[in-house]
Amino acid sequence: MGSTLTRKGLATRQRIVAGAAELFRARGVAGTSLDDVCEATSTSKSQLFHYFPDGRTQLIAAVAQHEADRVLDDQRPELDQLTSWAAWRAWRDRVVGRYRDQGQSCPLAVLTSQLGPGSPEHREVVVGLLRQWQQKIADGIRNMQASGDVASSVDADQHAAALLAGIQGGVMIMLATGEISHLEVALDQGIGVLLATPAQSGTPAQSGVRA
Amino acid sequence: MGSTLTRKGLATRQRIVAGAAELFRARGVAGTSLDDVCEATSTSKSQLFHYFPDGRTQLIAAVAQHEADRVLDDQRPELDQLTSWAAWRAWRDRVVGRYRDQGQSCPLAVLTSQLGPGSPEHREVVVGLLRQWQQKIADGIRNMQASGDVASSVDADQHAAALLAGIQGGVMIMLATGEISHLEVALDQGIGVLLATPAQSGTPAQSGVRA
DNA sequence: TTAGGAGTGGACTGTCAAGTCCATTCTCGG
DNA sequence: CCGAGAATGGACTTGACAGTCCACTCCTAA
Repeated sequence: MGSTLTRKGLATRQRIVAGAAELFRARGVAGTSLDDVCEATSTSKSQLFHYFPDGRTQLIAAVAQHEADRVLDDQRPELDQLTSWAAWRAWRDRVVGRYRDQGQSCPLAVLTSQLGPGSPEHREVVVGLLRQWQQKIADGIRNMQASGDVASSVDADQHAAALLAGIQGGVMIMLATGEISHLEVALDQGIGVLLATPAQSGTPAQSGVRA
Repeated sequence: MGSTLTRKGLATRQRIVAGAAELFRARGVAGTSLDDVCEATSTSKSQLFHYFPDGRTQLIAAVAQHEADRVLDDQRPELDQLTSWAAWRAWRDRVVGRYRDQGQSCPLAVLTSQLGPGSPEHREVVVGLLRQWQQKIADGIRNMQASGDVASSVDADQHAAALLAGIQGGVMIMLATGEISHLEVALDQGIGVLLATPAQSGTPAQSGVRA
């Protein structure tokens, strides 16, 4: 029963998810039919329902998970090593660069959107992603506190939350307007706030950030 | 020409838009059919197409405009009078309060979302709203600069952009998670950055933007 | 080699929603 | 009060799309 998936079968399943993800990004979830997915991935309806017995809903969930994974992966390794101002800058640049390249399509946004009320599963995926993301940022702030580059009085979680909100808003605005400047400014300011923090009393940050 | 609309007709049109807006907020655009709108507003298909000859698309556009107007209206009068720190706080509280009351439904988000790629008209509405919103905030910052409460070296537009991004992101996260804390933190930090600005004299650790 | 199950193709069906049409009723200026 | 045009009702057409079904092929393990 169940997980009897041949290597070939797994490849097909993968192909379907990847293809569907691309279509969702390009034309939106609502604007993509299962037939579209079949055509784009060179599969047939029966295959689709073979791998996703619950149909559309299940496919969307799978794509959501797939896309959510990608979001953090695309920020690595920088996101995991926010241990110096240079690293923060590198991360900032990576985030901006990634969204610039991606243009009008944020995998996350595409999914959060179309999943209005209802669909608790999908929401969970998004919530999990946001939580992890914020956690990574907070960890980065704590790194800086440990090394004395940021005052220990700073609330890492709150700053991480604000920074994450700025990123999300920046992306959202980019999707609507095509301008990436909001994202840049939000990141710069979110990091800048940390930078401006009087580091301890000991070393007034001679940080190697290109200021 | 054009306005061959009886008083009664106008009322009906209004009723349709308001009812559709409510449904969109509650169940999403994609999850709402024209029949749903008809039923909810006690109208018939022919009426719907009488007032919106271009059908669904045009209705959505009308609702988008309707909702966009609401967004700024709901922040008034505070948004128009950001002339003291107390005023900024009042505005902040109003924004937070409004979204808290509204729960899981942001008119703007609902529309930005479901209108993936395509639909240039809808996008324009959103872009216009964002532009106005940011403008209002920037004006507020300039007020504070004029009164010497914020350093004149601060770039009002950039700070307004960052603050707006924070708000948008905070709202987006609230929609996904149900938590309003991100919105609060984003607002607090965005305003806090201004507050921290030493009035007058050039500032040592300028927040944000390195160049 | 040979079953049995995984993988695949593609036609078919039922449903639902967008948009059309025409007959009927109401509004309002003259 | 009267007629032109607005407002309304609701059945009808059309098309698209999710999901089903069955015949068929291919892999693989015993």
